[in-house]
Amino acid sequence: MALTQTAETRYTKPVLVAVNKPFDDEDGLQALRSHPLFSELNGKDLQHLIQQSRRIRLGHHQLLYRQDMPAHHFFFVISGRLRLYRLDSSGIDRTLDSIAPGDCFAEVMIYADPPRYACYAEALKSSEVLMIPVKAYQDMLESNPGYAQAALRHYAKRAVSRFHDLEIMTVQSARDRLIRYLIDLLPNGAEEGGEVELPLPKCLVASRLAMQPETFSRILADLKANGLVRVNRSRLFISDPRRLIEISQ
Amino acid sequence: MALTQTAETRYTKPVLVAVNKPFDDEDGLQALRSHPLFSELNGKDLQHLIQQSRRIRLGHHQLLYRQDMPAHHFFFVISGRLRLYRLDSSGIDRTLDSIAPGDCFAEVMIYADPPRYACYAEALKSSEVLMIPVKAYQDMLESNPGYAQAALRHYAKRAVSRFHDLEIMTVQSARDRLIRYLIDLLPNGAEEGGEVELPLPKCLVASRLAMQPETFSRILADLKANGLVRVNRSRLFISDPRRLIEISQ
DNA sequence: AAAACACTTTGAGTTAGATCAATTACTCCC
DNA sequence: GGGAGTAATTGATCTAACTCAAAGTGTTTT
Repeated sequence: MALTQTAETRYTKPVLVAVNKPFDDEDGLQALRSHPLFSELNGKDLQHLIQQSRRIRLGHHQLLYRQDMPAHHFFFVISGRLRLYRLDSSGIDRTLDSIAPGDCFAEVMIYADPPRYACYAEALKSSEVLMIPVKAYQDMLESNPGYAQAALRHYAKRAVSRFHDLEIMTVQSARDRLIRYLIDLLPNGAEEGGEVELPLPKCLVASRLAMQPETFSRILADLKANGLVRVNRSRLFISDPRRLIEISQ
Repeated sequence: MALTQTAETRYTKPVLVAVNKPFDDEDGLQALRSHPLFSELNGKDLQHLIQQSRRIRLGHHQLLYRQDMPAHHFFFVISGRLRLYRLDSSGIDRTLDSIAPGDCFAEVMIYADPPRYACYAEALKSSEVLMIPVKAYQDMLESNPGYAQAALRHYAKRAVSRFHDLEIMTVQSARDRLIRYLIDLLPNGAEEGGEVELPLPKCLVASRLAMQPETFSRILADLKANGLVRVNRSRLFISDPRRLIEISQ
């Protein structure tokens, strides 16, 4: 059964303030080119896609779209950082994902039917995103079936990564979920430890991991006291990941 | 960082007992044809794919594959039911998904690199699956780029559904997670209530929802006492979904 | 039909984590 | 640099959910 949205009539104004600024700076373009959904595109097709897209500036905490809104676009992050979250009827805000520059989001909307956003998206700080019409990408794919391979790889990867996120959430203890989350943030292969930057403010990491901010804080304090992590603002240094994993049983 | 599997050296024997029985019964074939990953295929391509596949019989509780095993095949369920789960170092068994006849699983392996199963798969009862070589499907897609559209739709849908599963797991209270789970089991549009069959034994639904079987039992007993569900073995009758949703705040 | 087994339920005691409340630390403005 | 606002921490309860234990139910086996 589809869960009908009962709350959330707060925002009545249109959400987006689109700035029709051309997307031509080298950095942003380069980042777009290296994304799997675009890397295979030839110059002309990419150019055409960009021409149909708009560049959006978002301020701190600005909402990009709301859950259940008809979805005609998907997005590529040029700069800044965003988060995806849901609100339930009692107004509780549950963080589902954070998005960094170079990432796409809501790109599943290309194949969604009906196309409605499954969550809210807001900027965590001043950000820029490229707003790509779903239709434009569909058309492009249709006339170039060869591009589908790259898209397939991307979607399969996305499904795996969501599966993995789900896996963490089946861990019962809050402490162990947090530890698993930290381990996953470590760059792949950093068995000998390393520094990690939380992609979200601590209170939102807590929400992402289905625990209270106070619980998050206490667990982290405890890990710190046991010499398992060193904390410096949102930067954590994990000296011995193996020991951390052992702790989490 | 990749979490290296520490436990789990129990099963040393090969898992599969493959039966090279031809896949030609009308029912199974019909179900396969209606799956998005195969529905677009013309008769010849489908036949070729099936020829390269093997039909596997699995007994109750029989293991199909183990997590971290190299993945050269993906699967289509002909009959029975399976579940996907993970084991962590302390041997705790966490259920991630259940698979019904007509479903595919491990199909993301077609694009995985390196191809390793992310979890265990076992039969919940006597089942039959079609074991399809990843390579065979890849080859088929490569020579028929037009088939990619259907696959893309499938993968996008899969990603959405995993996202949705994740969303449920960010709900903090066990009670509310269970309610959300039940609501999702209801056929889409059954606002007026309906009967639902649990796709897993109760103790495994509990594991799927990151709670103890005792907790599951008590919550269900409580819902029953409040007239919100009627319970008959693994069949639940939900008379008033709206009220159930209201309860869960 | 009885025994063995697996799953579920119920009870009692304990604890991890939520909640409420207060303090401290940052960050952003003016 | 001071004040407002937000995020993070810490302390003190309280409760939802876990744990352990036992009994009940249904299913398969012999």
